[in-house]
Amino acid sequence: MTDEIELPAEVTLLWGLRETVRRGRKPSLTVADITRAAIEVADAEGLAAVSMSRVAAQLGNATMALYRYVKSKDELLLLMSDAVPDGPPDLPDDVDWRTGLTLWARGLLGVTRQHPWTAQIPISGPPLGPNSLRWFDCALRALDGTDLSEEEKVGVVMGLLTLVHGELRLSIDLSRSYAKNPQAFGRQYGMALARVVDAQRFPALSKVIAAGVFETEVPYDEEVEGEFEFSLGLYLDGVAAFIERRTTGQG
Amino acid sequence: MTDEIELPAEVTLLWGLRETVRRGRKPSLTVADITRAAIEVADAEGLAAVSMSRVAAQLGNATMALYRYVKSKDELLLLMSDAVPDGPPDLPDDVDWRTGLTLWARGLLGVTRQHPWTAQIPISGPPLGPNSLRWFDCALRALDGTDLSEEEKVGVVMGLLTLVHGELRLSIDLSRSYAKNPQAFGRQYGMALARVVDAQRFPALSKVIAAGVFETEVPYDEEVEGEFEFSLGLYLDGVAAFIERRTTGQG
DNA sequence: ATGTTATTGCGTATGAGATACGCCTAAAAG
DNA sequence: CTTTTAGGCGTATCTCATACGCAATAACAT
Repeated sequence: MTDEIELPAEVTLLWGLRETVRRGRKPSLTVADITRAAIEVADAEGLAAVSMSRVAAQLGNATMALYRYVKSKDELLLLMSDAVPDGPPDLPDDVDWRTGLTLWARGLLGVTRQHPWTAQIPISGPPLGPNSLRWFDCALRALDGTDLSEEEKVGVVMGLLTLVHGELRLSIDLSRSYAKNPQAFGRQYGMALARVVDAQRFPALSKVIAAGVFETEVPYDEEVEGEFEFSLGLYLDGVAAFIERRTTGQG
Repeated sequence: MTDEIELPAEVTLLWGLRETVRRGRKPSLTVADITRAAIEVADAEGLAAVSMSRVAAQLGNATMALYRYVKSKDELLLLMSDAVPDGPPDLPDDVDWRTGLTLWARGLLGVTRQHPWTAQIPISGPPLGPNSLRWFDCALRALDGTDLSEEEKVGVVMGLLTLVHGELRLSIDLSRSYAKNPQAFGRQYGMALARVVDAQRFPALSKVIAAGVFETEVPYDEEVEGEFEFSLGLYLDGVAAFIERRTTGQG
């Protein structure tokens, strides 16, 4: 089979199809080793600390050794982002779609909470790695019992993925800056706003500020969590309405 | 007034409150000039091309001159991300919330389409700049006629912002990689998936592939646009249901 | 006027990081 | 045991962000 020839570079990388090992010196590393080391560094010191030399050091190798396994740092990042979401939750076969998607979304949220840097990696293409696709499949399976067309299922899942991703990115970026400077949130934030926002130019915002919405002393994490559940709920309500329409409309 | 002393650095920067100009050499630049130049560079050559020296060159100054106006590149990025979304759309006073939010979301989408790099700038804190707050205010105003509490309005808007942001980031990252390598999408993508995905391990995904969902020849932009409208619609349906509940439940 | 002082403009230097190139070594094939 | 092929990695280059310090300049004080 000369099939592999046509497969894009990303795919062969992500699925470990770059085995041409015949003769020559034996490799002392594997792509998986490198990926694991990079993830260790990112977990411990943040994505910014992931440099080729730092990762190499983690493995006890020289910087340039890595380039025998990975064409560029971008490839490494791609590997990292597929390697991290280890596996989607196991949904019981008979869950209703809403419970399924909720578990799925929470699972994704949880995974990313443990490796916050994933949200910072720029997405370089449609999902192609084994883990990403497993997650994708899992969400689609949750919609199996519904009357949606395959295309509509994809749409729903993409929207949800987008929402979760956006939420993650936002909340992670925010908690990073929160960690640096907690006073910038909560009361302090409200006060700074109040100083700068006038009722003429920002009528609606002023009302919100006046209502004290920004002066909560709720721990930040809980607030984010609440936000997430809230918008997830809204989105799923929308999905419910859509499914309803589909079902009664053409069932 | 010694008020300003307490204002965080970001705020004084974004609102142009760093005027201490008394004696000494006259500044030949302004923060606004620098921001504008940086945006020109980003528009023309992408965010990656925005380096301090490139921006300085754009202005005909030396690299280090910029540091008199901006503490770091991060500050410059912050300025850029507030400066770009020029102003929110003018919503008629009597629009219903759904139309208002739809216009708002489309407006935000449009602005970002013209400056795709905005989605790549890491968010470093809650919205504080004049333009960001104007947009925030605009969305809140759209919800003015509803029975939601101020806090709920904020929740709805944050969720929507998250969705739009996530959508943008996704679609922009994707179209970047699409531009580089169009074959990786559409038919080619479907084929690569088909090669690698087996029905045992990816039951739901296989069905989707079999249904030919990934083999459309729809121009990519339209597809993204459609995706966006679809998930926006879902989310707003959710909001509608929520408002409904609030209104009948406690009205 | 003239020196004083606060500020800006910017050259130079440092250190980090990605990555091309090519030499050397080791393993497999003949 | 020689040839072939692939991995390990030192060295070198280029790009950046940014610290530091000196020189130019404009308001102010005398």
